[in-house]
Amino acid sequence: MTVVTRFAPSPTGFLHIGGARTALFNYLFARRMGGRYLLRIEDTDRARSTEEAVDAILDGLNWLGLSGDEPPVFQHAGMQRHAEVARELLAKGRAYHCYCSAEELQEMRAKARAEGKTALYDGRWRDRDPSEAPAGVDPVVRLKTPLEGETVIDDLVQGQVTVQNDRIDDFILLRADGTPTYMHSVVVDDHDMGITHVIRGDDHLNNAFRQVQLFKAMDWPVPAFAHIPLIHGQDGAKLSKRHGALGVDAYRDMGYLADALCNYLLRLGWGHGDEEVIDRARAISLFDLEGVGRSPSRFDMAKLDNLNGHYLRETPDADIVDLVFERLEERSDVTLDTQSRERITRGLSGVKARAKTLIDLANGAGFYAATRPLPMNDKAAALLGDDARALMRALLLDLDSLDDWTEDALEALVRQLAEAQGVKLGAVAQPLRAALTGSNASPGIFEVMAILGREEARARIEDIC
RNA sequence: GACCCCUUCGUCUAGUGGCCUAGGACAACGGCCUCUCACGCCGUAAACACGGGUUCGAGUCCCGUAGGGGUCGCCA
Repeated sequence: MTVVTRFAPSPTGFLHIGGARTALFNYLFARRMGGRYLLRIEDTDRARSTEEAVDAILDGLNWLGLSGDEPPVFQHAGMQRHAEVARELLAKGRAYHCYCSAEELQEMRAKARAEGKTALYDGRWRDRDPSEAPAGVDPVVRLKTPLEGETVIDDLVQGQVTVQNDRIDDFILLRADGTPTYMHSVVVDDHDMGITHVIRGDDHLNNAFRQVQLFKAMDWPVPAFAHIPLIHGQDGAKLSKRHGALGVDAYRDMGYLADALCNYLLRLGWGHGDEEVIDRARAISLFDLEGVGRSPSRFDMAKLDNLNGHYLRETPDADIVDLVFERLEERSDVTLDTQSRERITRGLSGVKARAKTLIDLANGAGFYAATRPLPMNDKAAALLGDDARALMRALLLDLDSLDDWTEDALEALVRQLAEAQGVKLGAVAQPLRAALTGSNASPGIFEVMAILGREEARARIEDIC
């Protein structure tokens, strides 16, 4: 049997971090099993679904490298089919019309809650003769679920979970306007799409019991379920928009790499021994549902930062330099021309070690393209006292007699100057750093000098003298 | 409230009855390296929620308690 998984987001907002992880797990499991990974947009609620949200979700998935193996299925396109299945159920006597009003339902709910029951609908139209139907009321279609016994799910993550059938009420398949509900569409589509493994957030665990009833009513094979725990915010509360349940595009904007984010998400709730850095290929070869934990985990930015820094350093400069240019283009204090782009390209590896995100990278490399005279940060300005400026003037003189403008030669020259002046290397290097970068922290100053070139380096030093 | 799920260092986790005086990673702290900041390296501190069982032996199995989470729509 070929494994078929699906990621089925509802297009009512962006692709959030939890959804991204669900998609990842579906993708990884399908790949690992040599199966297919599909996408389905759950837009049965036309009023709440937007095209922008669909684009944002598809965009996010694409960025993460989690596009489906086939074009996405739009659930609303199957409405006729869904209604047809409901009619079939009606014909077989497995479903029935219910004419309850909103008020009646309201009362039932209040009553059930007062009695401490979970099943809300009391089944009052279950065996009632259709002739009793009130005139002018469009009925909904409800599934006849078993009144006794229990439903068992052997969840691949949660283990065996059992629920008494009297806790499951006769849920709605078709709304009064004839459109299918999510609960109904999911089952029909999962069946029609040949889904073998339903991997989703455990907020759907309770739904699974109802859905199983529907599969059974249609005599369809029930897919395997794997309900993965939700991701929580730093404070342990459910991840909400206030706590970092941002769209994945927000993480892209914050300068995270898709590979790093996927690696982080993978390790959130899944582990393989002591391995921390796991790339896509390795993840595919290792991923299994047994390794997924059953407890919710908290989203930890610090660890994401660390991992992103790691991926930044591992990624070839050529693959990220354009991303750095992109971010620098938005800045008014830098001049991005052929020359400065080349400097940044050469200096990138030196800046990388100091960055966690692409933002850090752009900020750290910005000085290579800075427009003179350089703005100084406070600490840099403090480095440029009278003594320091005198040293810089002396350095300027020595520099003019240097033929070989290379990192090694420059270092030798500066060391010599420091010795001749009876000061420590830092006494020269720090003011020099301030002059050349406008900052008190930067890549090695001789590397910076070499990359800047004689003319630009000289000019920057003169600017502060 | 009812039902379902969960509970190992601050965080992510390893651990599937003896290999656990509980391992790794991030974060924290200290040190080394050093022209700064990083990177890297070395080291320190830090956890089996609690209480009962079962067993020769329990982080690992069972029960209870506490805490946390999820669900309870003609939303998905």
